[in-house]
Amino acid sequence: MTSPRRVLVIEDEKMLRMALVDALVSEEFDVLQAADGEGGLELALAEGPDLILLDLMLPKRDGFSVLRAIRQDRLASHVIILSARGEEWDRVQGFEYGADDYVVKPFSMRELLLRIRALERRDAGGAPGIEDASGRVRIGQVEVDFAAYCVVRGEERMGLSRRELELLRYFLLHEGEAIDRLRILTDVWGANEAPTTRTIDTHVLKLRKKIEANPADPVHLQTVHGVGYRFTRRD
Amino acid sequence: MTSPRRVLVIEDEKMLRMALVDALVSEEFDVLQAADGEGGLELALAEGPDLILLDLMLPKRDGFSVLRAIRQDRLASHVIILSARGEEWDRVQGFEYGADDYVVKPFSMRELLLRIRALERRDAGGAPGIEDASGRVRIGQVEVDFAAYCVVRGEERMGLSRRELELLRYFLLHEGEAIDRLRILTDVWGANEAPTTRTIDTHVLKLRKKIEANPADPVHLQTVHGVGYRFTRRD
DNA sequence: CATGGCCTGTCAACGCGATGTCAATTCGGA
DNA sequence: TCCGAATTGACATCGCGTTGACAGGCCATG
Repeated sequence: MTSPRRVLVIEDEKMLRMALVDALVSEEFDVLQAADGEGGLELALAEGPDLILLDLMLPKRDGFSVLRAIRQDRLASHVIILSARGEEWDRVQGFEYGADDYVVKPFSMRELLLRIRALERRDAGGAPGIEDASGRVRIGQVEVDFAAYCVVRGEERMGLSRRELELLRYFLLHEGEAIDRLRILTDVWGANEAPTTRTIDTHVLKLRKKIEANPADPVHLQTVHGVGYRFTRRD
Repeated sequence: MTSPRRVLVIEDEKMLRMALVDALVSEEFDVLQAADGEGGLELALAEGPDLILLDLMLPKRDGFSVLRAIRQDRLASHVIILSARGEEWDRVQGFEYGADDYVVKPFSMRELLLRIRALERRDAGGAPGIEDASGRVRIGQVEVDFAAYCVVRGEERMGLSRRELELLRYFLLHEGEAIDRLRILTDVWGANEAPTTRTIDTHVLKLRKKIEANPADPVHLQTVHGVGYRFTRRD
């Protein structure tokens, strides 16, 4: 899940740019930055970051122009526009298309991070493996509906908490692989948070209760003694 | 992916129209386009596309007029309204004329594509449209009458305020999906308004009192802790 | 094959952030 | 201006995530 998350910040106002970079770095993004449109566009095209935070009012080349150029280059980067509500707002209404989201200045770092996370979730969102037409993933006797945050077992539906869902998605991504607890922690929880490895066991326990036919004798979520866990979809 | 998916884009603003067409073509839609209401209506009637993206503010013939004419012609096309005004009135009005969904400008291409996909899924699933013949929607024990702004529970009728109605409609359009508060805010309230996320809770509270048999133990409007809410129609 | 030590399963309890709830205030349309 | 709706804030409550304790289980060693 934690693929290289590289962000390019294109913002001329120094204070704001630094604040953004700081916040992003502490969220463990790789951060690139540029102070004007031209430099930003060059960096974007050269590096192809996963996400671009784009101010609209920029020296040398305004944000609209940058966005258009980026899209013409078929760059797959996500773009979140940072716009002031003032003058350009009307133009935003007409021009902002091709961006994935927009945040109106002044905004709180918290709000921005929430939107970035939402974007990531939508991106990783679907599911790794084969999902059926309704967007669900089958695991043995049950189906997981990631969009709905729940597992479906016949007629019965059980909710999944966010951690449970993220953990399950992680296992799905690494199907058949024995994964040690430390890696699970850093990949699913992130390096900022540092719970005990016991926490994982508890979550595995809860997942087993929800996806295993017989939680006491797990088929899909197996223990690899001295290492961690291994996940399988087939029965 | 599926059968002939033909889309007609009716939008006067050139940049936006081009952006839309590009995005749709790269999603492998057959795309038709028109720059004003009259041309759009002609194309719609002549070609009967599966989906129409309809701007409201158009030269020669506004979007409402086009929509009305399309429906009078018993055209089966789905219609998604692109509303620049962001006024609730527009949205409600649009639904009364038989639009299937609306997107408020400025919107992200991603969001639009998600809506289109949702529409396709609803369509393919053989799921009936949102409203039945009488224009009402059944939710468990109650019925919602959108035209009359009220819910009917047996003999009892309770009024719905505009926001309540908007929110409820949004949930219906995204049935079975866990939606985070931020998305609800931008989608239902629009980007120009920015109330607290707490506001949503209050409205959910009021909706629950009106549609749930036991508001303290909600069946249809469930909370997904740490995420947002999930709506279901069935009991 | 038996034993000890480490690893995991399981559960109950706690803390904190998220949500439910309502009253007070602001907003917006006749 | 007036009235109802929308929004906000305060406070109560709830649920998840986390932890620690204990009971087993697994493996390595002898």
